[in-house]
Amino acid sequence: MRQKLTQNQQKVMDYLKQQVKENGIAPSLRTAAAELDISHAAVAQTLKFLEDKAYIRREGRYSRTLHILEDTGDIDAGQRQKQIPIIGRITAGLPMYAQQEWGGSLILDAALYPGQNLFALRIQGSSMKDAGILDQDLAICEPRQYARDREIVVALIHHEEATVKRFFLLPDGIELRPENPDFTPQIYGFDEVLIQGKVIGIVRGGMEG
Amino acid sequence: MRQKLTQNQQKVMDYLKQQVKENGIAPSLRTAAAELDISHAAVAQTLKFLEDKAYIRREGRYSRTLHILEDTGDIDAGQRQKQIPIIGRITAGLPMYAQQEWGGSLILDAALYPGQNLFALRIQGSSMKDAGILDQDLAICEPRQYARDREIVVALIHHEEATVKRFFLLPDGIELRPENPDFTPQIYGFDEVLIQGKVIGIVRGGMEG
DNA sequence: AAACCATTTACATTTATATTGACATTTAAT
DNA sequence: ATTAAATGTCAATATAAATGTAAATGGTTT
Repeated sequence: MRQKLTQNQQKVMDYLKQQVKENGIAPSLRTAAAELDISHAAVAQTLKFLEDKAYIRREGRYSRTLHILEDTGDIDAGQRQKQIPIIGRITAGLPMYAQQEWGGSLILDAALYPGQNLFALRIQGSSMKDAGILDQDLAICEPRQYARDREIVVALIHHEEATVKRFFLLPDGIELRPENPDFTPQIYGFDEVLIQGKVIGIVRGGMEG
Repeated sequence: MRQKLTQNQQKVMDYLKQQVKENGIAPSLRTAAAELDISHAAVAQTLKFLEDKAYIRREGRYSRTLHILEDTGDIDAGQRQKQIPIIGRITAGLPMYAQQEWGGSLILDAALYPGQNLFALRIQGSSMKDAGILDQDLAICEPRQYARDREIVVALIHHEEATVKRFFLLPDGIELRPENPDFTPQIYGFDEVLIQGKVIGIVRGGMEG
Protein backbone atom coordinates (compact mmCIF):
# COMPACT_ATOMS: atom_id res chain seq x y z
CA MET A 1 0.00 0.00 0.00
CA ARG A 2 1.33 3.36 -0.99
CA GLN A 3 1.69 6.02 1.60
CA LYS A 4 -0.72 8.86 1.35
CA LEU A 5 0.37 12.29 0.27
CA THR A 6 0.17 15.42 2.30
CA GLN A 7 -1.82 18.33 1.01
CA ASN A 8 1.22 20.06 -0.33
CA GLN A 9 2.60 16.96 -1.95
CA GLN A 10 -0.74 16.35 -3.62
CA LYS A 11 -0.73 19.88 -4.97
CA VAL A 12 2.70 19.44 -6.51
CA MET A 13 1.70 16.04 -7.79
CA ASP A 14 -1.38 17.43 -9.50
CA TYR A 15 0.66 20.21 -11.02
CA LEU A 16 3.20 17.73 -12.33
CA LYS A 17 0.55 15.52 -13.85
CA GLN A 18 -1.03 18.46 -15.58
CA GLN A 19 2.27 19.77 -16.90
CA VAL A 20 3.43 16.42 -18.18
CA LYS A 21 0.10 15.96 -19.85
CA GLU A 22 0.25 19.35 -21.52
CA ASN A 23 3.88 19.56 -22.49
CA GLY A 24 5.00 15.99 -22.43
CA ILE A 25 7.88 16.94 -20.18
CA ALA A 26 8.21 17.99 -16.62
CA PRO A 27 8.84 21.66 -15.97
CA SER A 28 12.16 22.84 -14.61
CA LEU A 29 12.47 23.26 -10.89
CA ARG A 30 12.52 27.01 -11.17
CA THR A 31 9.59 27.15 -13.56
CA ALA A 32 7.58 25.00 -11.26
CA ALA A 33 8.76 27.02 -8.31
CA ALA A 34 7.56 30.22 -9.94
CA GLU A 35 4.15 28.81 -10.76
CA LEU A 36 3.69 27.27 -7.36
CA ASP A 37 5.09 30.37 -5.76
CA ILE A 38 7.77 28.67 -3.70
CA SER A 39 11.52 28.35 -4.05
CA HIS A 40 13.13 25.93 -6.46
CA ALA A 41 14.79 23.97 -3.68
CA ALA A 42 11.44 23.49 -2.03
CA VAL A 43 10.17 21.88 -5.20
CA ALA A 44 13.23 19.65 -5.32
CA GLN A 45 12.58 18.60 -1.76
CA THR A 46 8.98 17.73 -2.44
CA LEU A 47 10.05 15.74 -5.48
CA LYS A 48 12.26 13.75 -3.18
CA PHE A 49 9.32 12.93 -0.98
CA LEU A 50 7.27 11.98 -3.98
CA GLU A 51 10.00 9.69 -5.15
CA ASP A 52 10.34 8.19 -1.70
CA LYS A 53 6.66 7.42 -1.70
CA ALA A 54 6.96 5.93 -5.17
CA TYR A 55 4.66 8.36 -6.91
CA ILE A 56 7.23 9.49 -9.41
CA ARG A 57 10.49 8.16 -10.72
CA ARG A 58 13.31 10.31 -11.95
CA GLU A 59 16.22 9.28 -14.05
CA GLY A 60 19.80 10.33 -14.14
CA ARG A 61 21.44 12.97 -12.13
CA TYR A 62 20.89 16.02 -14.25
CA SER A 63 18.03 15.06 -16.43
CA ARG A 64 14.52 16.31 -16.42
CA THR A 65 12.91 13.08 -17.41
CA LEU A 66 10.34 12.10 -14.89
CA HIS A 67 7.83 9.33 -14.86
CA ILE A 68 4.47 9.42 -13.21
CA LEU A 69 3.98 6.09 -11.53
CA GLU A 70 0.54 4.66 -11.51
CA ASP A 71 -0.66 2.69 -8.59
CA THR A 72 0.45 -0.67 -9.84
CA GLY A 73 1.89 -1.62 -6.45
CA ASP A 74 3.52 -4.98 -6.12
CA ILE A 75 0.57 -6.84 -4.75
CA ASP A 76 2.25 -10.12 -5.43
CA ALA A 77 3.71 -9.78 -1.97
CA GLY A 78 0.85 -11.71 -0.50
CA GLN A 79 1.80 -14.72 -2.51
CA ARG A 80 5.39 -14.54 -1.50
CA GLN A 81 4.86 -14.71 2.19
CA LYS A 82 5.46 -18.02 3.85
CA GLN A 83 4.98 -18.80 7.50
CA ILE A 84 6.98 -21.59 9.06
CA PRO A 85 7.23 -22.85 12.62
CA ILE A 86 10.25 -22.34 14.80
CA ILE A 87 11.28 -25.54 16.50
CA GLY A 88 12.68 -25.32 19.97
CA ARG A 89 13.94 -28.79 20.70
CA ILE A 90 13.76 -31.92 18.70
CA THR A 91 13.13 -34.91 20.85
CA ALA A 92 12.54 -38.45 19.76
CA GLY A 93 11.57 -37.40 16.28
CA LEU A 94 8.76 -35.25 17.49
CA PRO A 95 9.51 -31.61 16.88
CA MET A 96 8.44 -29.32 19.65
CA TYR A 97 7.33 -25.86 18.92
CA ALA A 98 9.19 -23.09 20.61
CA GLN A 99 6.62 -20.92 22.22
CA GLN A 100 9.02 -18.43 23.57
CA GLU A 101 9.55 -17.17 20.06
CA TRP A 102 7.20 -14.89 18.25
CA GLY A 103 4.33 -17.28 18.47
CA GLY A 104 6.78 -19.89 17.39
CA SER A 105 6.69 -18.86 13.78
CA LEU A 106 8.70 -16.98 11.24
CA ILE A 107 7.66 -15.15 8.11
CA LEU A 108 9.96 -15.50 5.15
CA ASP A 109 10.14 -14.98 1.44
CA ALA A 110 8.65 -17.89 -0.43
CA ALA A 111 10.63 -16.88 -3.51
CA LEU A 112 13.85 -17.36 -1.62
CA TYR A 113 12.94 -20.56 0.14
CA PRO A 114 11.08 -22.99 -2.07
CA GLY A 115 9.84 -26.20 -0.61
CA GLN A 116 7.11 -27.33 1.67
CA ASN A 117 6.82 -27.97 5.36
CA LEU A 118 9.95 -26.01 6.08
CA PHE A 119 10.80 -25.28 9.64
CA ALA A 120 13.25 -23.10 11.49
CA LEU A 121 15.64 -24.12 14.19
CA ARG A 122 17.40 -21.78 16.54
CA ILE A 123 21.11 -22.47 16.57
CA GLN A 124 22.76 -23.06 19.94
CA GLY A 125 26.49 -22.61 20.09
CA SER A 126 29.06 -21.78 17.51
CA SER A 127 30.14 -25.16 16.26
CA MET A 128 29.27 -24.17 12.69
CA LYS A 129 30.88 -20.77 12.85
CA ASP A 130 33.06 -21.24 9.78
CA ALA A 131 30.04 -22.09 7.71
CA GLY A 132 28.63 -18.70 8.57
CA ILE A 133 26.17 -20.09 11.10
CA LEU A 134 26.37 -18.34 14.42
CA ASP A 135 24.85 -18.76 17.83
CA GLN A 136 21.19 -17.74 17.92
CA ASP A 137 20.81 -17.80 14.17
CA LEU A 138 17.67 -19.31 12.75
CA ALA A 139 18.43 -22.18 10.43
CA ILE A 140 15.83 -22.67 7.73
CA CYS A 141 15.38 -26.39 7.21
CA GLU A 142 13.73 -28.68 4.79
CA PRO A 143 12.46 -31.91 6.30
CA ARG A 144 14.42 -34.93 5.13
CA GLN A 145 15.05 -38.41 6.42
CA TYR A 146 18.25 -38.84 4.47
CA ALA A 147 21.25 -36.76 3.54
CA ARG A 148 23.81 -36.57 0.84
CA ASP A 149 27.50 -36.28 1.40
CA ARG A 150 28.73 -32.88 2.60
CA GLU A 151 25.31 -31.44 3.16
CA ILE A 152 24.58 -29.46 6.29
CA VAL A 153 21.91 -31.30 8.16
CA VAL A 154 19.84 -31.34 11.31
CA ALA A 155 20.58 -34.60 13.03
CA LEU A 156 19.22 -36.27 16.09
CA ILE A 157 21.86 -38.15 18.03
CA HIS A 158 20.85 -41.02 20.24
CA HIS A 159 17.27 -39.90 19.94
CA GLU A 160 18.05 -37.06 22.23
CA GLU A 161 20.14 -34.23 21.09
CA ALA A 162 19.44 -32.28 17.94
CA THR A 163 22.41 -30.71 16.27
CA VAL A 164 23.38 -29.01 13.05
CA LYS A 165 26.51 -30.35 11.41
CA ARG A 166 28.02 -31.17 8.04
CA PHE A 167 27.24 -34.70 7.00
CA PHE A 168 29.78 -37.21 5.67
CA LEU A 169 28.98 -40.73 4.72
CA LEU A 170 31.68 -43.17 5.74
CA PRO A 171 31.92 -46.83 4.74
CA ASP A 172 30.83 -47.98 8.15
CA GLY A 173 29.19 -45.01 9.74
CA ILE A 174 28.39 -41.37 9.69
CA GLU A 175 30.64 -38.46 10.42
CA LEU A 176 29.13 -35.25 11.69
CA ARG A 177 31.70 -32.55 11.26
CA PRO A 178 31.50 -29.13 12.90
CA GLU A 179 32.90 -26.16 11.02
CA ASN A 180 34.96 -24.72 13.80
CA PRO A 181 38.49 -25.80 14.73
CA ASP A 182 37.58 -25.72 18.41
CA PHE A 183 35.24 -28.65 17.91
CA THR A 184 36.09 -32.13 16.80
CA PRO A 185 34.23 -34.27 14.30
CA GLN A 186 32.25 -37.16 15.70
CA ILE A 187 31.70 -40.51 14.12
CA TYR A 188 28.56 -42.51 14.74
CA GLY A 189 27.06 -45.77 13.70
CA PHE A 190 24.18 -45.73 11.26
CA ASP A 191 21.71 -46.47 14.02
CA GLU A 192 22.87 -43.70 16.27
CA VAL A 193 21.92 -40.84 14.02
CA LEU A 194 18.57 -39.77 12.67
CA ILE A 195 18.54 -37.18 9.96
CA GLN A 196 15.74 -34.72 10.47
CA GLY A 197 16.33 -32.19 7.79
CA LYS A 198 18.65 -30.24 5.60
CA VAL A 199 19.65 -26.66 6.25
CA ILE A 200 18.78 -24.55 3.22
CA GLY A 201 19.18 -21.09 4.64
CA ILE A 202 19.95 -18.80 7.52
CA VAL A 203 18.06 -15.89 9.02
CA ARG A 204 19.79 -13.68 11.50
CA GLY A 205 18.26 -10.71 13.22
CA GLY A 206 18.75 -8.57 16.23
CA MET A 207 22.20 -7.27 15.39
CA GLU A 208 21.37 -4.12 17.30
CA GLY A 209 24.37 -4.14 19.56
CA MET B 1 -6.67 -16.34 27.81
CA ARG B 2 -6.49 -12.67 27.24
CA GLN B 3 -8.32 -10.24 29.38
CA LYS B 4 -11.55 -9.10 27.85
CA LEU B 5 -11.97 -5.65 26.50
CA THR B 6 -14.41 -3.13 27.74
CA GLN B 7 -16.97 -1.73 25.37
CA ASN B 8 -14.92 1.33 24.73
CA GLN B 9 -11.71 -0.55 24.20
CA GLN B 10 -13.48 -2.85 21.76
CA LYS B 11 -14.72 0.14 19.83
CA VAL B 12 -11.24 1.58 19.53
CA MET B 13 -9.87 -1.84 18.66
CA ASP B 14 -12.37 -2.30 15.85
CA TYR B 15 -11.58 1.12 14.54
CA LEU B 16 -7.86 0.39 14.57
CA LYS B 17 -8.30 -2.91 12.78
CA GLN B 18 -10.31 -1.27 10.08
CA GLN B 19 -7.85 1.58 9.64
CA VAL B 20 -4.81 -0.64 9.54
CA LYS B 21 -6.50 -2.83 6.99
CA GLU B 22 -7.44 0.12 4.82
CA ASN B 23 -4.33 2.20 5.04
CA GLY B 24 -1.71 -0.22 6.15
CA ILE B 25 -0.78 2.14 8.92
CA ALA B 26 -2.40 3.24 12.11
CA PRO B 27 -3.94 6.70 12.15
CA SER B 28 -2.42 9.44 14.23
CA LEU B 29 -3.76 9.95 17.71
CA ARG B 30 -5.51 13.12 16.72
CA THR B 31 -6.99 11.71 13.56
CA ALA B 32 -8.34 8.79 15.50
CA ALA B 33 -9.54 11.15 18.19
CA ALA B 34 -11.47 13.20 15.68
CA GLU B 35 -13.13 10.19 14.14
CA LEU B 36 -13.99 8.64 17.46
CA ASP B 37 -15.03 12.02 18.75
CA ILE B 38 -12.87 11.99 21.86
CA SER B 39 -9.65 13.74 22.78
CA HIS B 40 -6.30 12.55 21.53
CA ALA B 41 -5.04 11.85 25.02
CA ALA B 42 -8.00 9.59 25.62
CA VAL B 43 -6.99 7.59 22.59
CA ALA B 44 -3.43 7.39 23.85
CA GLN B 45 -4.68 6.15 27.17
CA THR B 46 -6.84 3.49 25.61
CA LEU B 47 -3.92 2.41 23.45
CA LYS B 48 -1.93 1.89 26.60
CA PHE B 49 -4.63 -0.35 27.97
CA LEU B 50 -4.78 -2.25 24.74
CA GLU B 51 -1.05 -2.70 24.80
CA ASP B 52 -1.17 -3.85 28.43
CA LYS B 53 -3.74 -6.41 27.50
CA ALA B 54 -1.62 -7.52 24.57
CA TYR B 55 -4.09 -6.66 21.86
CA ILE B 56 -1.71 -4.39 20.05
CA ARG B 57 1.99 -3.77 20.01
CA ARG B 58 3.65 -0.48 19.27
CA GLU B 59 7.16 0.28 18.20
CA GLY B 60 9.49 3.05 19.08
CA ARG B 61 8.79 6.14 21.04
CA TYR B 62 7.57 8.45 18.36
CA SER B 63 6.62 6.09 15.63
CA ARG B 64 3.18 5.37 14.42
CA THR B 65 3.79 1.75 13.61
CA LEU B 66 1.36 -0.47 15.40
CA HIS B 67 0.67 -4.15 15.13
CA ILE B 68 -2.60 -5.91 15.68
CA LEU B 69 -2.02 -8.99 17.78
CA GLU B 70 -3.93 -12.21 17.50
CA ASP B 71 -5.42 -14.10 20.42
CA THR B 72 -2.23 -16.05 20.81
CA GLY B 73 -0.20 -12.92 21.25
CA ASP B 74 1.26 -13.18 17.78
CA ILE B 75 1.38 -10.33 15.41
CA ASP B 76 -1.21 -10.92 12.76
CA ALA B 77 0.56 -12.61 9.89
CA GLY B 78 -0.64 -10.02 7.47
CA GLN B 79 1.05 -7.33 9.49
CA ARG B 80 4.23 -9.25 9.99
CA GLN B 81 5.38 -9.27 6.42
CA LYS B 82 7.58 -6.47 5.33
CA GLN B 83 8.77 -5.88 1.81
CA ILE B 84 12.09 -4.18 1.33
CA PRO B 85 14.06 -3.41 -1.81
CA ILE B 86 17.26 -5.16 -2.68
CA ILE B 87 19.75 -2.54 -3.73
CA GLY B 88 21.86 -3.67 -6.61
CA ARG B 89 24.68 -1.24 -6.72
CA ILE B 90 25.66 1.76 -4.71
CA THR B 91 27.16 4.27 -7.04
CA ALA B 92 28.84 7.62 -6.81
CA GLY B 93 27.30 8.89 -3.65
CA LEU B 94 23.79 8.93 -4.93
CA PRO B 95 21.43 8.87 -2.02
CA MET B 96 19.68 5.63 -1.32
CA TYR B 97 16.37 6.37 -2.86
CA ALA B 98 17.94 7.13 -6.18
CA GLN B 99 19.58 3.77 -6.45
CA GLN B 100 16.55 1.72 -6.64
CA GLU B 101 17.70 -0.13 -9.67
CA TRP B 102 15.57 -3.05 -8.80
CA GLY B 103 17.60 -5.99 -7.78
CA GLY B 104 14.20 -7.13 -6.67
CA SER B 105 12.61 -7.14 -3.32
CA LEU B 106 12.62 -9.29 -0.27
CA ILE B 107 9.87 -10.30 2.10
CA LEU B 108 10.88 -10.56 5.71
CA ASP B 109 9.47 -10.86 9.17
CA ALA B 110 8.58 -7.48 10.58
CA ALA B 111 8.73 -8.89 14.09
CA LEU B 112 12.34 -9.82 13.58
CA TYR B 113 13.41 -6.66 11.82
CA PRO B 114 11.89 -3.56 13.31
CA GLY B 115 12.57 -0.23 11.74
CA GLN B 116 11.51 1.68 8.69
CA ASN B 117 12.90 2.04 5.22
CA LEU B 118 15.10 -0.99 5.56
CA PHE B 119 16.90 -2.24 2.51
CA ALA B 120 18.86 -5.29 1.56
CA LEU B 121 22.29 -5.48 0.02
CA ARG B 122 23.78 -8.49 -1.63
CA ILE B 123 27.20 -9.27 -0.22
CA GLN B 124 30.07 -9.65 -2.63
CA GLY B 125 33.12 -11.47 -1.40
CA SER B 126 34.02 -13.02 1.89
CA SER B 127 35.76 -10.24 3.75
CA MET B 128 33.28 -10.53 6.61
CA LYS B 129 33.42 -14.28 6.79
CA ASP B 130 34.27 -14.46 10.49
CA ALA B 131 31.26 -12.35 11.33
CA GLY B 132 29.09 -14.98 9.73
CA ILE B 133 28.52 -12.97 6.58
CA LEU B 134 29.27 -14.92 3.45
CA ASP B 135 29.42 -14.23 -0.24
CA GLN B 136 25.96 -13.77 -1.79
CA ASP B 137 24.28 -13.28 1.55
CA LEU B 138 21.65 -10.59 1.81
CA ALA B 139 22.51 -8.02 4.44
CA ILE B 140 19.48 -6.38 5.99
CA CYS B 141 20.32 -2.75 6.56
CA GLU B 142 18.88 0.20 8.32
CA PRO B 143 19.60 3.54 6.69
CA ARG B 144 21.99 5.62 8.77
CA GLN B 145 24.34 8.49 8.11
CA TYR B 146 26.47 7.82 11.15
CA ALA B 147 27.83 4.85 12.99
CA ARG B 148 28.92 3.93 16.44
CA ASP B 149 32.11 2.16 17.32
CA ARG B 150 32.28 -1.52 16.42
CA GLU B 151 29.08 -1.58 14.45
CA ILE B 152 28.92 -3.37 11.15
CA VAL B 153 28.08 -0.79 8.55
CA VAL B 154 27.57 -0.21 4.87
CA ALA B 155 30.12 2.38 3.84
CA LEU B 156 30.80 4.19 0.65
CA ILE B 157 34.49 4.78 0.06
CA HIS B 158 35.59 7.67 -2.13
CA HIS B 159 32.04 7.99 -3.36
CA GLU B 160 32.55 4.90 -5.38
CA GLU B 161 32.87 1.59 -3.72
CA ALA B 162 30.31 0.24 -1.30
CA THR B 163 31.50 -2.21 1.27
CA VAL B 164 30.31 -3.86 4.45
CA LYS B 165 32.84 -3.67 7.26
CA ARG B 166 33.14 -3.25 10.98
CA PHE B 167 33.42 0.39 11.92
CA PHE B 168 35.99 1.82 14.31
CA LEU B 169 36.30 5.46 15.17
CA LEU B 170 39.92 6.59 15.48
CA PRO B 171 41.16 9.93 16.80
CA ASP B 172 42.00 11.15 13.33
CA GLY B 173 40.06 8.94 11.00
CA ILE B 174 37.98 5.87 10.44
CA GLU B 175 39.03 2.27 10.40
CA LEU B 176 37.03 -0.21 8.38
CA ARG B 177 38.00 -3.65 9.55
CA PRO B 178 37.15 -6.82 7.69
CA GLU B 179 36.48 -9.96 9.69
CA ASN B 180 38.70 -12.28 7.79
CA PRO B 181 42.44 -12.70 8.35
CA ASP B 182 43.02 -12.74 4.59
CA PHE B 183 42.01 -9.10 4.41
CA THR B 184 43.64 -6.13 6.05
CA PRO B 185 41.91 -3.28 7.84
CA GLN B 186 41.90 0.03 6.04
CA ILE B 187 42.14 3.46 7.55
CA TYR B 188 40.50 6.46 5.97
CA GLY B 189 40.07 10.13 6.62
CA PHE B 190 36.71 11.38 7.75
CA ASP B 191 35.97 12.77 4.34
CA GLU B 192 36.74 9.61 2.47
CA VAL B 193 34.00 7.50 3.96
CA LEU B 194 30.26 7.89 3.81
CA ILE B 195 28.18 5.73 6.08
CA GLN B 196 25.08 4.52 4.31
CA GLY B 197 23.58 2.17 6.79
CA LYS B 198 23.95 -0.31 9.57
CA VAL B 199 23.68 -4.03 9.09
CA ILE B 200 21.01 -5.40 11.40
CA GLY B 201 20.57 -8.86 10.00
CA ILE B 202 21.44 -11.50 7.47
CA VAL B 203 19.31 -13.61 5.18
CA ARG B 204 20.90 -16.51 3.37
CA GLY B 205 19.11 -18.75 0.95
CA GLY B 206 19.93 -21.15 -1.78
CA MET B 207 22.03 -23.59 0.21
CA GLU B 208 20.77 -26.26 -2.12
CA GLY B 209 24.05 -27.69 -3.20
C1' DA C 1 -11.62 1.91 46.34
C1' DA C 2 -10.07 0.64 41.94
C1' DA C 3 -10.29 0.58 37.18
C1' DC C 4 -11.71 3.05 33.38
C1' DC C 5 -12.79 7.11 30.52
C1' DA C 6 -12.10 11.63 29.39
C1' DT C 7 -10.41 16.52 29.17
C1' DT C 8 -7.07 20.25 29.06
C1' DT C 9 -2.63 21.83 28.92
C1' DA C 10 2.15 21.75 28.17
C1' DC C 11 6.05 19.77 26.12
C1' DA C 12 9.48 17.12 23.05
C1' DT C 13 10.22 15.07 18.83
C1' DT C 14 9.61 14.32 14.15
C1' DT C 15 8.26 15.51 9.64
C1' DA C 16 7.25 18.64 6.15
C1' DT C 17 8.00 22.89 4.15
C1' DA C 18 10.64 26.73 2.76
C1' DT C 19 14.62 29.98 2.00
C1' DT C 20 19.14 31.33 0.48
C1' DG C 21 23.29 30.78 -1.59
C1' DA C 22 26.89 28.26 -3.65
C1' DC C 23 28.09 24.77 -6.83
C1' DA C 24 28.27 21.30 -10.86
C1' DT C 25 26.34 19.85 -15.03
C1' DT C 26 23.90 20.26 -19.14
C1' DT C 27 22.28 22.79 -23.03
C1' DA C 28 22.35 26.15 -26.38
C1' DA C 29 24.38 29.95 -28.53
C1' DT C 30 28.44 32.02 -30.25
C1' DA D 1 35.93 25.21 -28.45
C1' DT D 2 34.21 28.79 -25.54
C1' DT D 3 30.84 30.99 -23.26
C1' DA D 4 26.46 32.01 -21.13
C1' DA D 5 22.16 30.63 -19.59
C1' DA D 6 19.35 27.24 -17.66
C1' DT D 7 19.06 23.73 -14.68
C1' DG D 8 19.56 20.19 -10.89
C1' DT D 9 21.99 19.48 -6.52
C1' DC D 10 23.53 20.31 -1.99
C1' DA D 11 24.21 22.35 2.61
C1' DA D 12 22.88 25.05 6.26
C1' DT D 13 19.23 26.98 8.39
C1' DA D 14 14.66 28.24 9.84
C1' DT D 15 9.81 27.73 10.61
C1' DA D 16 5.43 25.55 10.89
C1' DA D 17 2.64 21.65 11.40
C1' DA D 18 1.74 17.15 12.98
C1' DT D 19 2.37 13.95 16.32
C1' DG D 20 3.31 11.16 20.66
C1' DT D 21 3.99 11.82 25.63
C1' DA D 22 3.18 13.31 30.22
C1' DA D 23 0.87 15.44 34.15
C1' DA D 24 -2.92 17.08 36.59
C1' DT D 25 -7.67 16.65 37.09
C1' DG D 26 -12.26 14.93 37.47
C1' DG D 27 -16.16 11.96 36.14
C1' DT D 28 -18.04 7.25 35.59
C1' DT D 29 -18.43 2.46 36.15
C1' DT D 30 -17.72 -1.75 38.68
